[in-house]
Amino acid sequence: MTLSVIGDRWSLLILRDLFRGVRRFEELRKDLGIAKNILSDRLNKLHQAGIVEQQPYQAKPIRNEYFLTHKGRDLSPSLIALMHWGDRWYADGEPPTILTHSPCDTALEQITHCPTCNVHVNTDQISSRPGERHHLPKSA
Amino acid sequence: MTLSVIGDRWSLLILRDLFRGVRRFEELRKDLGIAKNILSDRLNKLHQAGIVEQQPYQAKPIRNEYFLTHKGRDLSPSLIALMHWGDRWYADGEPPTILTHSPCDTALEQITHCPTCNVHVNTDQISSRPGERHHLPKSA
DNA sequence: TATAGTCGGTTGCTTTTTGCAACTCACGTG
DNA sequence: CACGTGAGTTGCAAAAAGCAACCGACTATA
Repeated sequence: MTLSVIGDRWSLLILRDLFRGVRRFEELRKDLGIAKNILSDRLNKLHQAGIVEQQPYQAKPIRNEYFLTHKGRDLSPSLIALMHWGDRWYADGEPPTILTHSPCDTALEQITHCPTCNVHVNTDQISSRPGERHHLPKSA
Repeated sequence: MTLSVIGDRWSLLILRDLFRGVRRFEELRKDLGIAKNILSDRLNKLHQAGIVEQQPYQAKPIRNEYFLTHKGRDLSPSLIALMHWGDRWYADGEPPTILTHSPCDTALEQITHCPTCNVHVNTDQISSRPGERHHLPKSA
């Protein structure tokens, strides 16, 4: 389910750029090196999925700027986590910390939190509970 | 960079299953509905990338179980965040909370945290700082 | 002891998805 | 008017994914 929307080579990259504030078609294309038809297609699909929004900044030849919707911005924790992972394991070239808390300008971190114990949980303490899944025929 | 490893239709799904404790080839195949050759290929690639590890559980015809390495487990915050996003926006069928804190069995949440202010940050307060990027010719 | 069935693949072929180049349309610039 | 640019669309070639068949080494069944 989730991955049918963002599970391809480009969607997450596009979202990351939108998240950073890249707004226009040509900017996205240059930054990512993506083919125009694919970019066009992905933006439309993300729009249909309610993740990005288009706002025309000129009529006549209609030209849009692309923004994340609430649903799209809600992906940011995932994006942040993913970027941090990339920074940790592929730290070469590209500056590591990209996202900051605007009031204080500090780099953000992603933590996994247990609302009951109120603690920061490390990955070894996580267990999965596929319990009530019946069979889950396909995808996700 | 990151997405050249996990940016395809299947890798994240495979990782999610490994994270849940699915271990064997055929289990993965049935659960995901992925073609065998693709699964084989993805597991090898993830292995080469140092994200999964193979441990033979029988010799003769060598048969492996697949586990996440440290690097692989380190992806869990991203996976958790992604799954939660899916649960929030596509909550139908499939039980929502999947990952729990083993000591207390509570569903975990992912939060974005500012180490300076020591607060939970919501997405509106995040800004990106693509500052020292030079041009970033391709991918990421 | 045949006989069928499972698990973990590999090989070949078809279909789908990408990538690339060329073209369009409506401006804006000199 | 010719030229360049942003945002696409169209058509064709290349790459990736899906599907079916096959294989080798067990294991369970009759």
